[in-house]
Amino acid sequence: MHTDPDVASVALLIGDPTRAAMLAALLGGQALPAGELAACAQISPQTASTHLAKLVGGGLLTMTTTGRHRYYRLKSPEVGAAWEALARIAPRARVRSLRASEEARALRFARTCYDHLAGVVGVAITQAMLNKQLLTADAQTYHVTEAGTLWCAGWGIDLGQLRQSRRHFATPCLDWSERHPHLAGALGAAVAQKLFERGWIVRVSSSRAVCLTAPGREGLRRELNINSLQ
Amino acid sequence: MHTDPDVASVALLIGDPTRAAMLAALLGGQALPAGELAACAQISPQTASTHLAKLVGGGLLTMTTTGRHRYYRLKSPEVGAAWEALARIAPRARVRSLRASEEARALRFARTCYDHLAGVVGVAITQAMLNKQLLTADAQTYHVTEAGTLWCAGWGIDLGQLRQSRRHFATPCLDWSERHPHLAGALGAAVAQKLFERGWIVRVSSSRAVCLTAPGREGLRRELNINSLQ
DNA sequence: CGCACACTTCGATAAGGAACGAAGCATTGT
DNA sequence: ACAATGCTTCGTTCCTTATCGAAGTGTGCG
Repeated sequence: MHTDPDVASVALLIGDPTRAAMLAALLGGQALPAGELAACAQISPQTASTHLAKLVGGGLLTMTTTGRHRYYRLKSPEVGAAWEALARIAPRARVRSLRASEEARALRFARTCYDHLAGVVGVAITQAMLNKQLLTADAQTYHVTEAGTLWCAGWGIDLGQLRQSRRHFATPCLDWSERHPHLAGALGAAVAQKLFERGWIVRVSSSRAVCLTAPGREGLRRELNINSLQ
Repeated sequence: MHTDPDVASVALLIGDPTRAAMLAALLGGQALPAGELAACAQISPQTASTHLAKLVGGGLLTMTTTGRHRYYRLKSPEVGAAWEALARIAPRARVRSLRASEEARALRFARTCYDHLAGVVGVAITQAMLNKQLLTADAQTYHVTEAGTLWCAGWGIDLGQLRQSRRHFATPCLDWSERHPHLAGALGAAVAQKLFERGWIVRVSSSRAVCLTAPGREGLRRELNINSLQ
């Protein structure tokens, strides 16, 4: 009936916390598979599927099929601009209890995003790897340098195997809390896994938050010159 | 103690057609009373009241009380910017049938907005009155010049009476379809009424659309130098 | 004072949609 | 061929919320 732009319908699409979280994860412009988006938003694959269908139907996302994976990405930069315009007038989420506040702080500091690392720590590690020229970045992906290949070998990360996997190899994922990209994709997952194996980070029960241990803090300082973590 | 911006909550606020319509009516930055906003959105005063309370609570609008009227306006220009960012990615009207398409075109061309005139014709008349220096505009309101006072007298519009009414006298109302302001408030209503009385425009049954008659087209050309209407 | 008006609050109703379990489809790997 | 994986569709449950009638608060006017 209305000939005017149907602002309400788009806003309604973004107005669900789950869908807003998915869009936030895609803000960097990369493509992410449905499963990864489901994990980011902390919901079941079925629910994620219906949300993603709505976002595609509403013209906010596009989907490309690759094998049995379906990759979603923002349809246009304008979608990201709209999200950010909303963020500018959005209230900062209110903190109810001291307990919730502590949990929010922990989550902001270090958490898993699917199977890689996000939060202050995730961003710091990514930035350090760029500073040390282990990685170089372009808009869509990270590239591993010669130095980076050596570094990965030293950590027991088999880049050849990672490249063979169906997943994207090393994509940036824009961090909610930090507004900076962090390392995602197969390489991001492998790095996180090694950090767990070495005991530098440990999972916190019933939460996506992870805890940076004392050896971890020391190790990151020594190996990646990261001094800024608390 | 800030956490992530709660984008979903704002988007949810804008994501109701009624509230989106209210925001659209306020895009120009002027203040409008609750009743006028209810009429714009075509809902009852009770419903409007609950919606306005939510918009104020969500930080999108501010309210000032004047006598028994309550005037609402956008809390900040950023709110308008967010609305427009959404409009940029919003679908234009999905046109199902030829009939619906014709109706949409008619609505875009000329329609009532509350009791004044919107659409291409509404914007053209407002622009013509500015061109002929019958009106001058500032950000919040229109002012009637000496020439404008004479012109109104010639049309049988009693400005003194209009100014006495509790309504805003002459406010700009941003047009959804044209993205230009048109004349609203008591004067806008009076002008529309006179156009109806002269038979220059006639109502189309069961629609907000109005039809510009042949005498109307000729009259607007003669009296206001409007030549651009079809 | 009494009445009209502008707006809000309360209560009940009805519609919409978000969530997940179960099952289905397609692709990949053995 | 069979199983595992990634994702979607279907059906059900449950909660949220938009809406309006009725009643209440406060203002202005004669």
